[in-house]
Amino acid sequence: MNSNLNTDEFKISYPPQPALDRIANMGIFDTQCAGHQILEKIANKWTILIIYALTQGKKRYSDLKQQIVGISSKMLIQNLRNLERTGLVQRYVYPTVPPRVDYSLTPLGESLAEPLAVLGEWAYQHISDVNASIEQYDHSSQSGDFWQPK
Amino acid sequence: MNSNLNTDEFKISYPPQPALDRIANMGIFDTQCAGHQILEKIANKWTILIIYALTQGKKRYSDLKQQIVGISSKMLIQNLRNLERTGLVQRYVYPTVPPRVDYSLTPLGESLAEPLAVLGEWAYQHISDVNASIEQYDHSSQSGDFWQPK
DNA sequence: CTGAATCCAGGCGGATACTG
DNA sequence: CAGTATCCGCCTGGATTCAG
Repeated sequence: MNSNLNTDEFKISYPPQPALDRIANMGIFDTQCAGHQILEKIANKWTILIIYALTQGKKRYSDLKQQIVGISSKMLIQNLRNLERTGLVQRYVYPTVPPRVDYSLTPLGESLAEPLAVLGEWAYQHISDVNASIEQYDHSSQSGDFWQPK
Repeated sequence: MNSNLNTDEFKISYPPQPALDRIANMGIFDTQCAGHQILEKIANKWTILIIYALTQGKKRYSDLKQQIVGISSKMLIQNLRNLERTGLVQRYVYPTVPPRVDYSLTPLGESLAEPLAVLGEWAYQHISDVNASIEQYDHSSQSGDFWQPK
């Protein structure tokens, strides 16, 4: 039986080595630093959804508006402009008589898609956990004065 | 932990597979769905910074306020309450005469730390790219393409 | 020290109407 | 179809003050 080498191997092969250690040494806690500014731009509700949608390929303005349920034309165009400005999204304009505009991810945008997808996946995997916590929190509203063990 | 796990199970449980494909099949584009609501909560500027700070261990209120440069006491306590409600952060209160409160990540919060760290790392690695794109965008919009944002 | 309460400006975001 | 402009309520977020 060669079951003697399992745990060590897992630890080596499993890890996205913690990015936490690298993050710790970055000045990301300073609101003025560039990294923080960028993080603020991409950690946005509509931005994430637009990136998600565009990972499926280039799409027209109306397609995006239809897919992203609840977004207004104002927010859509505003965020698309922002994403174009930061270099995450490319804008193609066809000079046809019925105007047609396609939006697609740049290579930079594609490199961001995967991290954002992981984040979205986390949200989906922990829906029940979060909802349970919220329900418990709201139920015991006043009694949170001291720590209750799990 | 079960002792009868084989290596194959571990391999399939840690997929380097793109999360994009899995995201595509989730109804995340619907603003009403639960996953989207959660994503909206965690994809927040201060939330991310607080999670980062707490990955270094439990910290006091004043420590957090000092480390996260630029945050006001209102935003700090507001986001801490939100994180506590969603089950990402735990709050310890010492019944001492000078009040002391420690905040720390729950296991759920720790599971979110790594994805958020990846996101923060991306921001740092692409500072120059984003800045270059912004500069070019602002410069070229002057040269009369069609419409110029203020 | 850890908040709560209040005021207030600015931005987010929706609705609507309009253009080319 | 792909936006643009305007009005406007609401929330975010900072500053200040006060309380336990």
